Amino acid sequence: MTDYMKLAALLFPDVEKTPEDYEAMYPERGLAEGARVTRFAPSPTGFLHIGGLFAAYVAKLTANTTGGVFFLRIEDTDKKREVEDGVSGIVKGLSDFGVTMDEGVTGFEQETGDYGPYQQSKRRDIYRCFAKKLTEEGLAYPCFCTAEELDAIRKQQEEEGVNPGYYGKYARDREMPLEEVERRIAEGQPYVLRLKSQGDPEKKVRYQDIIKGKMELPENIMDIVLLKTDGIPTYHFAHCVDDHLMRTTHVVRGDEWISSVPVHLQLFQYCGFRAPKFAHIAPIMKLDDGNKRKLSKRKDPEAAVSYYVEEGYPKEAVLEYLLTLANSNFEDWRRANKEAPLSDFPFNLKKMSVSGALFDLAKLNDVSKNVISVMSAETVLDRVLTWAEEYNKDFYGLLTADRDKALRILSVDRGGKKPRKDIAKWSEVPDFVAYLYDDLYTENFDQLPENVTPADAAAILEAYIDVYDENDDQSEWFNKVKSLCEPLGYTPNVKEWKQDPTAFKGHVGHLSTVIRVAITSRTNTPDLCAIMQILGKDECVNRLRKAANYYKG
RNA sequence: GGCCCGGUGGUCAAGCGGUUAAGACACCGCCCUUUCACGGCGGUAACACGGGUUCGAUUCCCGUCCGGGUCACCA
Repeated sequence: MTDYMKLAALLFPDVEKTPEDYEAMYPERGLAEGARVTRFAPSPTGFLHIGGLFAAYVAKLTANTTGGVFFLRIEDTDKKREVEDGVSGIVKGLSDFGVTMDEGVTGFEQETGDYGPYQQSKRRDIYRCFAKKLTEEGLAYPCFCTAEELDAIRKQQEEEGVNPGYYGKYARDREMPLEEVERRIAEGQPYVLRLKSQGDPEKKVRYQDIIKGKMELPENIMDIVLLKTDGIPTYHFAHCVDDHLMRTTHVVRGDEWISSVPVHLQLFQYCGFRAPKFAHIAPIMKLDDGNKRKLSKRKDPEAAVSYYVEEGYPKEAVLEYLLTLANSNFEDWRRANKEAPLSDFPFNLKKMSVSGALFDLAKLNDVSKNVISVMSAETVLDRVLTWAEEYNKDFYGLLTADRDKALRILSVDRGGKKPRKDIAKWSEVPDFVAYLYDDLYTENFDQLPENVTPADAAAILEAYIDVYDENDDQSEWFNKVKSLCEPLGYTPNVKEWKQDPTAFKGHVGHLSTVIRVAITSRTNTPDLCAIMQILGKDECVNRLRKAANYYKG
């Protein structure tokens, strides 16, 4: 029995299974040629980040468009940073946007699929089994260095001007005699398990990144930690074991991992696993003081996916926006396929941008307006209601008190070939419909067109009250407004006014604006005739009179 | 600082040695129009800089500058 075998037996007396056992438990997934297995593997350390949603969506798309599998794995190996409800938050954050998984964690203490457990804290035995194997092969060893000793090493390295880290001659415990290991363990000294890297500092590793292309990085020479003092694996080791056993074919993750690829490749090799393909996606950035930086969980409210839920952006809008960032040909596709479901889009991982995009809220708003503009009034109402029930209870009460009225309001200028595009998110709706609800309405008559004096306005309104008939349809309504023009010194013909603005007080548009302001206190509303019908005769006359009196002083 | 990656209009971006350097958002103007909006048309605005290579560089190479990432018993 070699020392390595003895060392492994000493370190892992609890390990019962062999690597072969696990290989048999988690066999290759017999998927069709070209099917990709991807995953989203967040750690439950806080709310779901928009960048996380982006990465998850890209991974899901990659799997879905190839007939593969997308799963969710929770990387909870750092109990210090873990946050309560972290898992539920991630699952909810994803499902709020329809990014559902084929297998993996589905909720608190819940999961589905044959390749679990999908929570790393429950895979301790598996990691230890492979750690034991590496130890037996002389590729891993225990390190008893304390934090202080490690600090001292780093300090020394700084003074010597060499790269910091536990490697080469600085790897103090690399060749510790078995007897000493036995002694220290008998004394109960804590230790970590380190990789015994065989890397050559002069050599480079190459790999083909699906997004970034050909990559060349220095070989790993660090004796990185595999198992922490508490026996729990580090990200690197867990990633290697899990993605192999879960048969991940494509690792889609943030590009902050690129510099660790040499470590990972080495790990896959030492473990005897075939390495998956990597696709490193650029982070979503934000412009801050003229500099690009990653969206920050702490500083930027829009970093959390819950922000979009609270603001009331439809999930489709957020997804579509994310897709415009992921594949720039998406917008062309959308124009050519207006009605098609998002899942029909031929997503292509290779078309992902290499560098980080600035998050553009204005663009999101535009995308969202388009998405909402083609929804039916019923759908809009349902969505608004769902949003309001959670985030604006008063408004919810108003809407549900007279559902029919709400539907009529939301139907104005909706449907047809050229729907109005004025709503970007549900939280804007209360303001858009404020003039139709006493509880929300605030009068503001001081918005007359420049060329209309208060006296003119009063005259217009009084003349209008005389001809107003609540039964008029749209064209009749408009004809009446026109009929008022000439007696009051306005022209019904806009072109005429433009040719010679001095010949008239104004044109029919000015008249309608005066009426609009009197009725809604807005210069910008959907079809006024429809609005007046909803308000009803009494209320309209009432408002017209009130405004007229206001202008008269 | 070492090592990686990147730099096309304000933003997202096509482009792969020869183009009038697409398109989208935003902005501006015009048209349509009762207002707003929608729609249509048009406009302002870009290849970071310096060297090569080449008949010719936004495209290839080198350097500079700038930006981003990473160097933990965090992921």
